[in-house]
Amino acid sequence: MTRPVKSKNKEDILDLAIPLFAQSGYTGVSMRDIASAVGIKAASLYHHFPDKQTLYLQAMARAFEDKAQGFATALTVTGTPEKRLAGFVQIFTTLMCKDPEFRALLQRELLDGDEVRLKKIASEVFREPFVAMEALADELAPGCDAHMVAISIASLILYHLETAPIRRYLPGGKARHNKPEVISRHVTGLLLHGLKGCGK
Amino acid sequence: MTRPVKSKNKEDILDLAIPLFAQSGYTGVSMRDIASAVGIKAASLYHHFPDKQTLYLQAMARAFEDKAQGFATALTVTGTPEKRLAGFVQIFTTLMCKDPEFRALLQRELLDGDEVRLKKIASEVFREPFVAMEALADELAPGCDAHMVAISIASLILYHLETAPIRRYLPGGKARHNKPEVISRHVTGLLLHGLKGCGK
DNA sequence: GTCTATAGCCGGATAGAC
DNA sequence: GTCTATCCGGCTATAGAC
Repeated sequence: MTRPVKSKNKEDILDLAIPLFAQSGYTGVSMRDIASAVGIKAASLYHHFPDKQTLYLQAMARAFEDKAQGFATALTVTGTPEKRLAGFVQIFTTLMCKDPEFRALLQRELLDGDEVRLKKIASEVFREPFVAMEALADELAPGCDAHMVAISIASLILYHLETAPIRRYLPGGKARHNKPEVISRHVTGLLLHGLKGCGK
Repeated sequence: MTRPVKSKNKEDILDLAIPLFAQSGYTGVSMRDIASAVGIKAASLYHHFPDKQTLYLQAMARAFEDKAQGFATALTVTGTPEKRLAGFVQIFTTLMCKDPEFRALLQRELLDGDEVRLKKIASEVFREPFVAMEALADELAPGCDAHMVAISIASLILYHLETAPIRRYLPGGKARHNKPEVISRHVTGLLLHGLKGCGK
């Protein structure tokens, strides 16, 4: 006797849609694609979501939820400001290395996201850890523009990962340049001591 | 007597297609959209290009050509390694600020570009200036990983611009953070002296 | 070189049976 | 909650007139 296949709930559908949107973007994914990944027909999706927009927005909400908490964890390191920076960079880099889907969705939102969506991501995902980063920046470099410093720290980590597909073809590109230990070590040295410190 | 509207050549079409692809990506732009921007019917595009793929690839080739030369110019500054770095950062930042289309296309290629396209962009657009950057990196920070240093420099500049849409909604974000002078000053200080130097 | 017309497919979305 | 069937519009691409 065959057991009936368990019905899918909204969360299951969103979890299957997220990697598709990360891979191909909103316009690159059809309702049929999502249905096919879930193992149902496209029409059945409309029992769970009124339209594609809504499905997408809920998938984004789910993909970004709990990220704020992960980032907050990266800022719980204690000790001197230097130690806390090193700890944050290491944990944040490892987190981002493990989550290429999150990175792709963020990149796509930066390109295509409307005001409402970006505002929501800013306040619900990044605001809290960003404020903590600014506070740390102010300790490490008093008088500097804390906003720019916080962005610079994120830049160094995220752009190394974002450029991975093309760095393969640029001189000196090695596989180890994508490892979180290598990136976080480089970034920490650079932040603390400038170019002179990046071999530390 | 009305003068006949001048027929469009391939280059005119590509120049009109480039901003569309930058704005909405490959799947987000239809042949009708392009035709409409050009002022002709979609069918007429097929007189110039065999298919959409080819049109897109030629538009990319055109959007990226001559960029290598612009980057090379940024590296012609003479003087101490520090002066040359400062000069490069300033010129490169100004160039990138003025060309949001190029930045968007690059971001989209990093997300969606296949191996062949990325390899081509790497060798034809970035290779030469990248090598020069690595040489400069080696002077400024001998013994460091020049590849990582070159990427870090680009990161700092490009990510400040890439994140502009969301930085508006993050604490401390000001309009001046998008100005090339402000960015290049911050980046140069950070590179030369670490966080302590970014207020220089 | 551009047009009209159209083929043929794929997209989002709905109706109604089970 | 999922299905089949279907609508309709948009998509790429082609044929052939001008």
